[in-house]
Amino acid sequence: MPELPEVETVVRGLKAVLPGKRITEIRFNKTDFIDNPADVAENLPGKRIAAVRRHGKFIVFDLIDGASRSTALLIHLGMTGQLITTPPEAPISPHTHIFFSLDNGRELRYTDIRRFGRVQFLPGGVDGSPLAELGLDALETNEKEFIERLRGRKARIKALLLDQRVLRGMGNIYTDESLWHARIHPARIAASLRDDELGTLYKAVQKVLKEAIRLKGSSVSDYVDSDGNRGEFQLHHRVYMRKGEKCFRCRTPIQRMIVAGRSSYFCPHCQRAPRTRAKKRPVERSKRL
DNA sequence: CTTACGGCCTGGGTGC
DNA sequence: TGCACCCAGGCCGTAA
Repeated sequence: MPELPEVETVVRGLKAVLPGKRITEIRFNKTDFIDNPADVAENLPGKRIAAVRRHGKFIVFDLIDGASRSTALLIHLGMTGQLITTPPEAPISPHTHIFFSLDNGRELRYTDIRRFGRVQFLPGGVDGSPLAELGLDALETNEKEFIERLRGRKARIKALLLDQRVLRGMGNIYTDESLWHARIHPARIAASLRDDELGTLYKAVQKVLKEAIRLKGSSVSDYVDSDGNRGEFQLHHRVYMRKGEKCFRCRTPIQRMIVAGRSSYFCPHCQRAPRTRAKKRPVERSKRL
């Protein structure tokens, strides 16, 4: 599942080979995950890739044409999206849906089993695009901004970390891993966290994301980088998908519960549950008094 | 405005 | 062998 570290790894791989190359031809298989396929088909051929960069979990291709007009192509990998550069004669993996021919004789392919990914051509560049709605980059923000963004919020901390309008880049894996490192229960209300706890969380997020990038991401389902290689951070997960296994700190079995509509893994000993509001007293109970 | 939640998209894995 | 069902992340509509 591509989150910030996986997208960063893919982008680093693409940065090494794509800038300066021209897209000579584009071919599709299925197109239902593309915002406006005709737009993409019409506008991409002939464009030169000026830059490739990551914006949260989005990949941005900055494009220029002969008249130096700036446009962009936005790709979100969803859950199972892959962007791989390959020789055109290489065997085609199942579920490959976009083929970008490049002027150096190579091919860039988009493969996506579930097609939860999204592709969009931005004729006016990134202004006013979905990118404008996103919050602070989880990796580029500082501790002060991070704390201010979360302080006083009434939502559960996990929901806020996952909300791309608050913080961009975090997904289910890195949220759970960061909360475990910071010893914060996923269902805690953000407003109940002291500034020092938010500071600890900030440091945990940075540590987890940086280590995951160093190991080229987590290959839990079918994630691979732009050269088709798997990451290794899944071997370092402390809680994610470890229900029933022992906590690395205290040996307590890891639990799983749904928080913010997502499977959430945590250590019930290291990450204390928030005080639950007292249950409404049943009517029968008052009769007994 | 903020928050919570359910449903939808798709197809691989699982369990019977 | 087949098949029903669960689940993943983002997004959207609805309700409080």
